[in-house]
Amino acid sequence: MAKPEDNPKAILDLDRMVHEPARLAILTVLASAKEVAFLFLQRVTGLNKGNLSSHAQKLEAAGYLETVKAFQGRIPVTSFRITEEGRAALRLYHHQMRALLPKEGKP
Amino acid sequence: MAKPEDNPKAILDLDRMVHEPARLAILTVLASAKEVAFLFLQRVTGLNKGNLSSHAQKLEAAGYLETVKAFQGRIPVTSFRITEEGRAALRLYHHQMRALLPKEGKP
DNA sequence: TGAAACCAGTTTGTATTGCAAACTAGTTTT
DNA sequence: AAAACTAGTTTGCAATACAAACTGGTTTCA
Repeated sequence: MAKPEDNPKAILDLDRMVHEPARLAILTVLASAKEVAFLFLQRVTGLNKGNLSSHAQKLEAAGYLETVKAFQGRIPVTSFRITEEGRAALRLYHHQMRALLPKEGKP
Repeated sequence: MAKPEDNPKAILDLDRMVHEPARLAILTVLASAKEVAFLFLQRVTGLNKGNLSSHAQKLEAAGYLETVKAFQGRIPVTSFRITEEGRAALRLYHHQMRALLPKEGKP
């Protein structure tokens, strides 16, 4: 059976855009909802605004999410949606990572 | 049942010393053997010497591996072993990461 | 025998990050 | 109309990660 140590090079192929913990947290949340507001995302991830803002911008530049700017009454609200590309990247990441973990219950 | 998106903050608790792909590759290989030579490690991970050297030094500083310097005939050979601390950190990482992945075969 | 090529690994310089503090722009409160 | 608050962005700095250049020694071969 294939063990992770059989092909450690695969580890280096992980998509760093997804692998970075802050962004993985963001994508994980986005994957579970249609659209997520900035402040909600901030609260559930525990990121501060600056980091959330800049990581979101990187994910957007990578095409993994899109930003929706709107107003609720007169106050501005920014929300995010994961794109199909982002969802695919996250799925691929999950696959790769799963392949890399040893089977449950190994010594 | 607990889904990863229930607690995205946990993602930020991943041990970055282990999480970084080059180091994860190194630890993964070390975990499967008693002692591993520098050049062998370089070949199986695909890292260049510089990066392998510096990542190994970081892992050593973190207490996750130890370096063994020896001679084979008259040429110097550097080898590494994972420490118990390193093994524990890797196991913890596996646990955390597994908890974070969605169940296999989800839409 | 001595210059050239090679081996094993380290150090160095640079470019990219990730992070938090400071800032912007506007709104509500008092 | 000042003060305080809201929502988010930008900036500056510190910590990476990476590859190229280097070190110290060994073997080859002319």
